[in-house]
Amino acid sequence: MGRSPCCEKAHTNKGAWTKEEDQRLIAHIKDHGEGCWRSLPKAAGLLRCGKSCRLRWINYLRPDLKRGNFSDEEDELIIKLHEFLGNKWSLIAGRLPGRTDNEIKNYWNTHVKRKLLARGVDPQTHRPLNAGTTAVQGMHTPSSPVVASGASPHHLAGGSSCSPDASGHSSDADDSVSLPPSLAGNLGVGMIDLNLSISPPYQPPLSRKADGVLRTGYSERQKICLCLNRLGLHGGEGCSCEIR
DNA sequence: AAGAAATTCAACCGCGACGCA
DNA sequence: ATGCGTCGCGGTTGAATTTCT
Repeated sequence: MGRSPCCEKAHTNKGAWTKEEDQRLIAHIKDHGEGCWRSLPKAAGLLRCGKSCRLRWINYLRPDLKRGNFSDEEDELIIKLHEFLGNKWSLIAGRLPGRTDNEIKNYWNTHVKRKLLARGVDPQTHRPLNAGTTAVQGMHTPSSPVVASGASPHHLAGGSSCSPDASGHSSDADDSVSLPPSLAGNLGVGMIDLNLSISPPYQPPLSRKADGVLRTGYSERQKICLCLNRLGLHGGEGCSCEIR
């Protein structure tokens, strides 16, 4: 049994994308917006699986991608965020405008890990390598992730200000993000700005719903607020969100 | 100059989460 | 409540490129 394949593999190209395929994909998304990746290849005249199209667009073709080397500031931010979030690359990417989760993941594995090891820091636990079992006071370890109370990691994902997360997945009304005071202190909230919004110009994806109308991928139920400059409760101090 | 080894990074795969009927 | 279809994420792979011997 098992799940059905995401696409008709027998008739799809694999491997590196050609310039022509890129152009077709760009042109199609320009005209129709993102959304319904499954049907996109056919509509765009591409012999690719929808997943492959999505990945190519997100990781390579999106117009707001920065590309190029990571700055020292970005390095340190990645390390800090990884200390807090663990291998939640999409969440980390949400804090680095113009960077993709795949890019950050690769960068982590090829550069940052090595950098931390050279500093004598375990890249997984962020503890000193020779510290043995001595706990570093208050230091969080990704192996036992501390998630903001009432929020799954998905809910921390970016989205335009006051918008639900960019994954297009829904969140329940009580999914506001808050941190226990002790955790907030230990994380150095204040040292790093944990505003989890994605900066413009990236727009939420458009998708055609069953009724044929083109909408963003967000449902009406998505009322999570990410407009805070600091983490806090939806509707609370600092929340300028109009959705109630 | 040539081959081997190491590194980089685009792309693939499998699974879990979510939306909808 | 349930099942199906789709999306997005994280881990992994492997071809291309760079560095070393």
